[in-house]
Amino acid sequence: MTKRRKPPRLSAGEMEIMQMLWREGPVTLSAAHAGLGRAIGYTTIQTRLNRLVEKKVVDRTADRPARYVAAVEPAEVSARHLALLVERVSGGSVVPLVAHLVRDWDLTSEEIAQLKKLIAQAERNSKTQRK
Amino acid sequence: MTKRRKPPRLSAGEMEIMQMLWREGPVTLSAAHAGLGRAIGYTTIQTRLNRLVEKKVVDRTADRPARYVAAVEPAEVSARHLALLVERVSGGSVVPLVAHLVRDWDLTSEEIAQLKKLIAQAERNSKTQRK
DNA sequence: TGCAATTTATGACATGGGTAGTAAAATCCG
DNA sequence: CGGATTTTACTACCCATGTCATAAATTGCA
Repeated sequence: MTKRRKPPRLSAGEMEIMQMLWREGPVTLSAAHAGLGRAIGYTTIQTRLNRLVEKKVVDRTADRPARYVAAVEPAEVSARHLALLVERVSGGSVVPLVAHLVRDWDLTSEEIAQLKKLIAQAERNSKTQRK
Repeated sequence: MTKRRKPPRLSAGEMEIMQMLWREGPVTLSAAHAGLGRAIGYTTIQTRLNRLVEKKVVDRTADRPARYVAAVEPAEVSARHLALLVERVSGGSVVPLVAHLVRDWDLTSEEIAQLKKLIAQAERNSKTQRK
């Protein structure tokens, strides 16, 4: 398992790009521009992608129309953002955050069922392989 | 119920200030400086507080050593951040986010119990006052 | 081959936020 | 009262990010 240094915090705009990359896979600049799906300058995308490359969260292939490809997993970035948020919103504690989530979002009964399953799962895990 | 326009997105550094204000209550500038609990310039705090005031998320009293006080609730700001995050991390869906949370954090059994309670609560609510 | 289209490299400018210095104004106190 | 201290206003600078234009390099194709 190659150890990967944690990706830096990404801004909202950077996430916009990353999400496009995760969705579209390796894309050329023009594909990226099109894939963004909104009015934005071609060179704007270029600049943003290049900056992401500098940050090592995106790779650029060497072949001719160069292709940009995400170099970090969505999960890694999410985890990072989550950690930040948990810290910020509830001082490091998960429960209040989830409380917010279940309170403020109208969850469907399927979602609630899924959540129950998640919790049950976590419960089982904590029992078996107690940390 | 006074309608309050939603607070703007606050940066990490701004949250640092807000959390201090929520924790300490109305504070003078010097109290704020002390309350931050880390080495930082006095006028830096001043500038940051003033910018927060401009953004209407902090109020400043008119009396002589002016007191700064949070003008928005933690919950409002959290909700905003959460909405952003839910959007970014899981495309608007809550469940994957909670999945991350319970998977990546080592929850204590009390926490798990609390989560169960939360979910049960949400379940009851969805049953009674169905949206 | 040679021109047009595409791709890439640079440069530029604005805004927001973090940091802080300087100086003016107000207040405190001997 | 008048100097010392505190508070406040104002200014400045830097970096990250979002935006894009211009121009150079490369490629495709007639």
